[in-house]
Order: sequence, then structure tokens, then C-alpha cells
Amino acid sequence: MRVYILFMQRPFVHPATEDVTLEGVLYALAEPARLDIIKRLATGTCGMNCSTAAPLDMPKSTQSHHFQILREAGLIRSERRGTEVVNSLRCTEVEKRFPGVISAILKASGKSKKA
Amino acid sequence: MRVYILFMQRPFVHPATEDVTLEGVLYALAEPARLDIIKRLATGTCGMNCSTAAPLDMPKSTQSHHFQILREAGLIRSERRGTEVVNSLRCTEVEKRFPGVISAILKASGKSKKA
DNA sequence: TTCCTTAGTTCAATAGTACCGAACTATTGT
DNA sequence: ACAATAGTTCGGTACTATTGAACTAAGGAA
Repeated sequence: MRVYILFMQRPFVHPATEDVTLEGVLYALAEPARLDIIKRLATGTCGMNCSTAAPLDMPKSTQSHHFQILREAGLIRSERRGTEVVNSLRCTEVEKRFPGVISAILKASGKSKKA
Repeated sequence: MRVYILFMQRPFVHPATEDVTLEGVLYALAEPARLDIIKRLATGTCGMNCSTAAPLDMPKSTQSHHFQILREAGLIRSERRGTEVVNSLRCTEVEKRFPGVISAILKASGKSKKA
């Protein structure tokens, strides 16, 4: 028999559009794994849970860490839906704050290092 | 009396345009101090030496480190001119490789965190 | 030449950050 | 009530950044 002490689950914190910083956005996207997550979210039409949006071989604790950074940078919105967390891009908001940045990076991210 | 053993000074290495990676560019620009350097270089019409392009209070060893990262990312070109190193942006090249990325970031970098 | 000055680099140590396994929380289904 | 699924938190190790100190290199002055 196991005793659990129950806490309220901490709600996710999302910065307001005007509080999103360029530094935070660039920092978040500079990590290939996180850019990868953003690319996956961009191709899908609806939100994705963490495991789906993250690369297959990434440990869950690392996923959690990266999603937190993306969320705090203002790039994604996360919502709890039962046991899972549904993540979706905040592209339009970020585009409004920093026009062209995300779209140009997403467009560029298709290019490989060398043929 | 001090004895110096003289070496040839290592020449600067600049990646070819096609070897510039998005990851490297974003990583380089994600650091506020480096974005600052790029902004300074962007406003000037000609090249600047390291001390001029870097923030005033930055230690020289840190400057050197940041310029190396910017250079290896393919964002700047460095040339020795006597005792100093003249740095200039490789904007057009990077724009050709990743259209819109640098220009959008430079445009966005003017925006402050909050009024 | 010899020394001084200016400009930047390299080294090494410390401070800070990231990654990931293990243990845990929370919700849903059986 | 228990098992399964999905994600979070913690803590230790491994990597990365920052910076003072020592150094290289070029250019001038005496």
C-alpha cells in the first residue's frame, strides 16, 4: 500500500504576447531538439502531446525540460487534457510581436547542412 | 630579459556560405551580448575592431570568445589589420542561405522587453 | 635595435547550465 | 482498488561559459 500526498497540479504559465522576448525565442530555437519539436508542431494541423511532438528517442525528463523552455519563451501553449498535455504553436502571436522571425526560421529549417 | 618564441599567427577560419548552419546562426544570436555585437556592426557602414563592436564593459577574453563564435557561425568576417582585427557582417551571404532570418531578427531586436 | 603601447588570444579555474535515470504525481480505464 | 499511461521533479554528472592572468604580435618612439 502506497500513500500519496496530493497536491494541486501547478498550472502552466504562459507569457503574454508583449512579454515574449527575442532573446528567449532565439535561445529556445537554438537547440536543435527544440527546433525539431516546433517543426513537428508546425506541420500538424492540431495540437500534439509531448511524446508525439518530441523525437522518439528523447527521454521523458528531457522532453519535459524542452517543452518548459518553449512554453516560457512564448512559442507554444500547453493545456492539460486528462493524462496528457496538448501543445500547440503560438505562431500568429509571435509573428505579430516579431514579424518574420519564426516564419523565416521555419522556412530555413528545411535546408540540410550539405548535399 | 624575456625570451619570446615566435609562431605564425593562426589565420581566421570562415565557413563557406553553404556550410553555414541554421543551428549555428541561432546559437550565436541567442546570446544577448553577441546579438548586440551584430547590431553594432549592422549600424556601422564599415568594419569595426573587436573593442569597438563589443560592449564597453566586456573583458577582452570574453570578447575574443564571442567573436570566435560569431565567426564560426558564419555571421561575421574577421581580418587582421596591423594590431587590430576588423570585423564585418556577412549579412548578404547569410541572407542568401537563409532568406529573411537575419533581417527579421535585426528588425525585431529593436523592440524592448516592455515600455 | 630595444622598449613601449595597443589589440587581441590562449590558458586554466571556477561558475553556471543541460541531460537523463529514478522516483514521483495525476488521470483514466479495467 | 489497481494497472496503465503521460508527464513532472529531483539530483548527480557532464558539458559549457566567463574571466583574470599570462602571453603573442604589430606598430611606433627613442
